[in-house]
Amino acid sequence: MGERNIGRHTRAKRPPLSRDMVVAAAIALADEAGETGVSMRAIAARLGVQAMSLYNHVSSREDVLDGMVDSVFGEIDLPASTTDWREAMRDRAASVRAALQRHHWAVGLMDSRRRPGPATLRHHDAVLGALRAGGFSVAMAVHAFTVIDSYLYGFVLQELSLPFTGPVEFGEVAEGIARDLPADAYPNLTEVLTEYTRRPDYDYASEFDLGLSMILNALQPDEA
Amino acid sequence: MGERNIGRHTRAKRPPLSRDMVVAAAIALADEAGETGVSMRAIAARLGVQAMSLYNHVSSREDVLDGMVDSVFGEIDLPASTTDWREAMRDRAASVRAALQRHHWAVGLMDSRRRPGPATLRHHDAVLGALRAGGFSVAMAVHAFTVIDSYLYGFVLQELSLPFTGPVEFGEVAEGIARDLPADAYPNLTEVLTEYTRRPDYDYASEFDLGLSMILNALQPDEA
DNA sequence: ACCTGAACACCGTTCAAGT
DNA sequence: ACCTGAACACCGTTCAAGT
Repeated sequence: MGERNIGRHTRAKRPPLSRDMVVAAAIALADEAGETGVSMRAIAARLGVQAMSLYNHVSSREDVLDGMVDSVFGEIDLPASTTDWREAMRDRAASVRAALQRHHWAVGLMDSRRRPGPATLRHHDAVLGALRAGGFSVAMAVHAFTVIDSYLYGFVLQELSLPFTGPVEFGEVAEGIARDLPADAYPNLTEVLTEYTRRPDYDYASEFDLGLSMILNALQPDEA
Repeated sequence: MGERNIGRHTRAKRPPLSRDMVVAAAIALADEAGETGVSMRAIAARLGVQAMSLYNHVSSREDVLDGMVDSVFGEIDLPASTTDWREAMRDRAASVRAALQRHHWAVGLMDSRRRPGPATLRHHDAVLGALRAGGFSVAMAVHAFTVIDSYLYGFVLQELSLPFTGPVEFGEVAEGIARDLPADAYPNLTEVLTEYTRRPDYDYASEFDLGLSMILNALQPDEA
């Protein structure tokens, strides 16, 4: 019982694993099954190998997560220092949001890694560079970076955790929640839900841009 | 081998479990050991019971997490509708930040629950109520709520994930990172790190207030 | 009504052994 | 140099059985 795999070792001779291959398999797995789906055993299975083999290329599951996050940072377009800083920040924010939409599991992980990889460092350096080029002092650039990223990650965190994706779904979900709610206990919540059930035009993209513009307009480079 | 526990059943007769007791034990565990420490088996052990007993009071581990999050929302002071809306929002934000500082594990969970509990609903209702009382239309109140919470949760997410708590530690950590960094590869990052190593006065609390004030000043109730 | 023992299908990680 | 089998100490959850 159980076939012996003859071919694999004689003919194909699978190329040796590498850290990058492990990380890539982990990302594919996470995109399909979420962060919880990323087990050492599942990564190994996807690579046609036993779980223990992975430890020749990564030091632990945490190490895999570090690699995954750095890989997502690598997908984000770096802001240019040559253009208007507000435009550069807007483009970068859109690129981060798009990357996190492709990799939902990453939102809560991006800022939590204690060992930033090269793509992460390059990203942070480029953001600071764009702000410095726009006339910000070091302290003000850090301040602006913090405010923008707080808004950016906080918004996407909320956006991705809600159980709908478009305006139409939003209306349906709102209607469902409103029905279940004891109406007089939460009058303001009920008011919002009925309003958006009637007129389901809530759009995440424009809501995001609105808040971001508000923040970018409130920020100003130091005067010389 | 192994002592039989005679006393427990004859003398003490432990009061029956309840959902609240399970959730409280889970929170205590999470405060000590992080979210990963919250296993059904560990919760049960803390309550002097077998893991399977918990399923008489909660339906799953997810259900426990729902309860934990609602309990944290219960610790947050509700904003008053009587005072100035900006002050109410400032106080509420401080209360959220304080609660999340007591329960680090909660940051990534607060917005991710699909089944909000009563304390969560009460909280959201009160925030909307304070904004409505301040003159915001329904749509503008939702907008303001989104912007404020994005910044709030995003800031705390970054704050709690960084490996230091005060200005002094910040200086030390910055120095350590700066030493390891290939200096010419990340000039802007290096610049920031050396600046803050020399003058380690970075203070999270005032940085938080600065960004929040910026946002609150940019927000305005609809004119009549 | 509540609690448990045994079981199932999983985890991450170590270590000595194979090639 | 790289991969593996066996083992250790864990997971969440189901189910039939106990009181």
